Amino acid sequence: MRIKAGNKEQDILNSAIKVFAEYGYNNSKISKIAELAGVASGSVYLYYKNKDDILLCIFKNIWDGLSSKLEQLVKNDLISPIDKIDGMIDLVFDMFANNMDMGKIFVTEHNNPRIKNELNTYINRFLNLGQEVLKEGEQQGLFTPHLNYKIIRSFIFGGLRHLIHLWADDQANIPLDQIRLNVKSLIKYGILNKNSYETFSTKNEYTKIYGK
Amino acid sequence: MRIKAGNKEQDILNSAIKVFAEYGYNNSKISKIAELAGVASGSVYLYYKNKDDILLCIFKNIWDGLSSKLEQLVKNDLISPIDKIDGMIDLVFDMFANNMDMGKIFVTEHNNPRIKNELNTYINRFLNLGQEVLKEGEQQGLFTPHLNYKIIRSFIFGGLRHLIHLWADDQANIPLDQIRLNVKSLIKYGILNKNSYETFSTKNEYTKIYGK
DNA sequence: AGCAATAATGAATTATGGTTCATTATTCAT
DNA sequence: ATGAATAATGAACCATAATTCATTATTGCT
Repeated sequence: MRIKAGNKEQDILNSAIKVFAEYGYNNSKISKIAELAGVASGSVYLYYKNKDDILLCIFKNIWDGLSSKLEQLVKNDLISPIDKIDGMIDLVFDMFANNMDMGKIFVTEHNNPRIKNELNTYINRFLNLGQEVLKEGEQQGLFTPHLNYKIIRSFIFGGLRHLIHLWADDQANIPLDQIRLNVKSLIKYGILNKNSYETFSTKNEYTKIYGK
Repeated sequence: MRIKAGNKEQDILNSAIKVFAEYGYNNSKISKIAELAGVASGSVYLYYKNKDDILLCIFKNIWDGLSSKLEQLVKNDLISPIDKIDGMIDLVFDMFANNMDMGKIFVTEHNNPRIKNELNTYINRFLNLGQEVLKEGEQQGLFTPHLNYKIIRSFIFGGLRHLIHLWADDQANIPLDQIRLNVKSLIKYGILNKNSYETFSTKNEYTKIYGK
């Protein structure tokens, strides 16, 4: 009997993360992934069903990690929803700050139709947890009741995704901590400064049409 | 001498928009585009250099249209920056509300590495105009001076992109007008309601680190 | 009508790269 | 040490689909 040597499964996955991040899924070759992992191209198929399967596995890792951390945060009753929002954003940023390649893949392959269905399962778990926080804040009277938080969660998600992509593409250009703080501030306070806020927010702009 | 009949160039482009939107760029076949346009597959190459060129042409149309409209809005001195923000968001939503296929392509192929460089030229023109509005609002004291508007513009861009995608994917699920209003509100006022705002916004949370 | 000149065709070519599988290598139990 | 069992290989296979180009069709001109 023969036992598998080393950890080829993980090697291949790590290699795929690098290759997908650099070339994008569709321009990545199995042969390149195998080469970088130090295995023969055929060996890839001992560990993964096919190319799609590798990508899906990468995403599963990303989202399972994020969701389980978020779950702990959400469940903690000692933290206010406001701080939970901050924590949630930190969670996402930390994930990708330490792993730029994942950030790139996260962004560019997020919509890949080949893995769409399975991927949505993973992501929805995360988004639902996030929406819970928003809901909680609303119920405690901390967040405005005028917003539809199903929409807001997606807006925030998309905004973060895009910023992470820009950052991952050109790390030197915008410090991640700056991005992080700006996002937190925008979400909480908006862009109007206090004076303008007094002037405008009380107008009859909030109506049923906001969808609540 | 022979003159080209009909408008095959436009037919091919329209057909490509439909096909790319349905299958995604990489899973779209030239033969399918040609078939839908009612021409032979070889004819596509009379009008476009190659497949990439078609995609690029679609994006050029999207962004040139958006930018020239935005330019008019930005140049209008009678409109307050606050209303310009609203107008800008309306611009983007209107563009895609009337053209779901474009919305899908906009979202899914935005990061396609094959056209990355040229595409960025088009988009930056639009983003720079948007940033001008934010800057103008800041200078007039309407928008908070604590934010880095280069970051904010990208956050908003990414958020819109993602919402348009969700909407285009499942039109019935979220009415576009509801999305539009929620986004406008979040950007201006944030999610904290007024009471919370009083409580939190004056804390020493705004520091140099915001990057201004 | 006859003839350039260009448009249009679509079968054949070509390139690519995912996947398979006959072959070889390695490991472990006896 | 031997051989059964599984790991690993990578060249060959195959499917796909972008692109080309020899051929045919159409148009306007004289």
